[in-house]
Amino acid sequence: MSKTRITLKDVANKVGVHSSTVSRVLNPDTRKMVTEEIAAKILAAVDEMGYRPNAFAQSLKTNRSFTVGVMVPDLTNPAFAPIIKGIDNMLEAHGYSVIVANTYNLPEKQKSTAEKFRERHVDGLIIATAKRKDSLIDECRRDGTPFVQAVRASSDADVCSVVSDEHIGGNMVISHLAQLGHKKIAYIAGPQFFSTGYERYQGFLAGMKNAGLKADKDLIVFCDSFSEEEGRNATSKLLALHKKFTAIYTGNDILALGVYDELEADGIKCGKDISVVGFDDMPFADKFNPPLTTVHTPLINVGAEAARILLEKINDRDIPARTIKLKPDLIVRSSTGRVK
Amino acid sequence: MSKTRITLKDVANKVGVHSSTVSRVLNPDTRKMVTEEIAAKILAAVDEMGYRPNAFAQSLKTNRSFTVGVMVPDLTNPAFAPIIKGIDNMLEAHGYSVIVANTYNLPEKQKSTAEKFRERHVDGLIIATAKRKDSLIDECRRDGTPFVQAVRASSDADVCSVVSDEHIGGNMVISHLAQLGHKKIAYIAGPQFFSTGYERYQGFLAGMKNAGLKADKDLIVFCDSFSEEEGRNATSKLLALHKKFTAIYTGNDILALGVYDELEADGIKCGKDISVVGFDDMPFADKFNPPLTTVHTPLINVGAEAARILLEKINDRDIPARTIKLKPDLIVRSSTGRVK
DNA sequence: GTGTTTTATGCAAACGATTGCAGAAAATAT
DNA sequence: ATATTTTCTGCAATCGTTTGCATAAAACAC
Repeated sequence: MSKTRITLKDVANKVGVHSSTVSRVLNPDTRKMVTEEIAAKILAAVDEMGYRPNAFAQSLKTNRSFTVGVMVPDLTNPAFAPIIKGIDNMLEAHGYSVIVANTYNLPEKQKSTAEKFRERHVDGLIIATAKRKDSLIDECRRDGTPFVQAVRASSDADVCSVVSDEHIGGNMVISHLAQLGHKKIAYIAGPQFFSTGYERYQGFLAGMKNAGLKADKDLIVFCDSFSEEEGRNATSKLLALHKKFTAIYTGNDILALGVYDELEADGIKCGKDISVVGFDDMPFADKFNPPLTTVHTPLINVGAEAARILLEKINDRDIPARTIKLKPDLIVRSSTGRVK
Repeated sequence: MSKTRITLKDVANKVGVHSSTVSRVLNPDTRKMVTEEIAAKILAAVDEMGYRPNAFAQSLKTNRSFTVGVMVPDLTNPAFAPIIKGIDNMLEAHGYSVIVANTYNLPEKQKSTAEKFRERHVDGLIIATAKRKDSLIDECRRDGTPFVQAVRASSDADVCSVVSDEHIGGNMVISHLAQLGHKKIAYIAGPQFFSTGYERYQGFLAGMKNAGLKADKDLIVFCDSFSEEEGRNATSKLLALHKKFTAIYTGNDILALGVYDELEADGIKCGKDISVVGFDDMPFADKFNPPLTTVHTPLINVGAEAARILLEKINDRDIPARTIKLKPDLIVRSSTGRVK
């Protein structure tokens, strides 16, 4: 890049010591092996000459890259930007850089991304893309790369993951709706092969039970993806049943937007005729029409916590597996109202 | 990472050739220097043994990392995710990985990020954070790293950048408002030290002139940042003038959300009493209440085009500087209506 | 003062790949 | 058949850093 690179040897020559001594001064772990007098001279020369270590040479020797690969389904899904921000803030503070890749929920893309990260010898992975049962997790375990799952967990027990507590979320929602007098509550579930889809559905069931309400199988629709279109289709199906329900709870906010679309098209007043609750509190959910009642999951914290655990795991591969479930909050806006 | 790494030497031993021959076979540029017979044997062995080059060793020798550093102000600003997605799609297809960093519009952070990218020997930079006059640009020019600006351009003429055509955007907005009968149009400008703030303001002025309308200096407010709060404060100032205006055009959609907040608080009907136009068509602008009329800037294309130019510049540092202005579109929704 | 232990520094091998150069073999020209 | 040119492959230096080992010097013990 720059035409004349300053190397360890240049600094050593200037101070009149050997390059290994310069290396020892610059490494905090070996700093004590050199006298204060020589160390001061070296540090002054490093500063004056603008010496910067060659990261490639360091990595070749140490087999460490100080990068972390982060796999997300799609960066333009607003839930993921805060997660990456949380990850970046934590890792950057520890000298790591974040390499981001989109997999678009395509298995082949996920596989080739993992391969690329492997070739780059990332020091660790944060995986936000895995299915509950996913060969990627097995692969990562086999090849020994430290990794943590974020947002989506796998069904394997001995993997580190950071998720929102979907059960608490479900309880909050159903409790809120019950207090508003809702008894017939429909649920639009995300794909069951993702833990977010599955666990939020389980949370819905548990919440209904805890509220002493009966979950009606007819009022539950399973979607193939977390998309607005699927949310709309599911709502259409629910309405076509001509079966009484006064509220719809969805597996995420994007699905809820699809509900909004269908209700509007059918002249049904959201929040008045039918209440709607989403999940995630994605950015700008408060700007929707009507502002969406939703479960706020602390996405920045999910990211930061995942990064924290990964750092721990990089430093000690044998830390016990854990799943950290962060407590969500219910944010009540005007998409929910009393039963008429 | 994996316990037993397969090296070039291992492959060479297996085939009975020298490691330099293996290297030559694997490099498309030197592939022709080896006979087909030996090459076939080598490729078979590479496949069978699962050989993968050590990226650090390659980079140490070639001084190439096949990474690109991307600097954004804040990943949670929804305009930036599509840009990065566009960048990643283009670069990934050419064997590069994207290292993302947030600078939060802090000069010190921007400086240390650039430093970190330099240490990592990124092959190039995409800068989405620079002010119109920014020392970062001078530094990058000095140190010779290929770079391209995206979204925000600098006032220097000999820098490559990809932006939306803010003038065309301004013309479209004012023309649209004029057709709806608006003559008194207020403008809330973003910070003038960013090209987005400055050029969109110039576009407003030019659009007014082209429509034969007189821009009233009192109806122009300059904000210190592109934030919802600043948009709201600016609207408050405009209303406190008690001067007749029937429309507000803002430098971006986030400012427009602040306008919405203030209008709602004052019982003013957006789209009926006062029309509002934003800029960017950020994700979910169509879900706002009311759906926002805005200038759609093709953000994914901005990212992809910036990446394309950067690849070109990495391959040939002497390509002529150019500013590419992508044509925006006006998206009319219900935040604008006829003058009453 | 002599012997033993501790501290400080230099040496050079290693990490794994690339590539210029040299020499041998093959192809071409006379 | 001999001379010249082209092609192919191996050798080893290089990239810049880290770190185990060896040795010399300093500190400590008797």
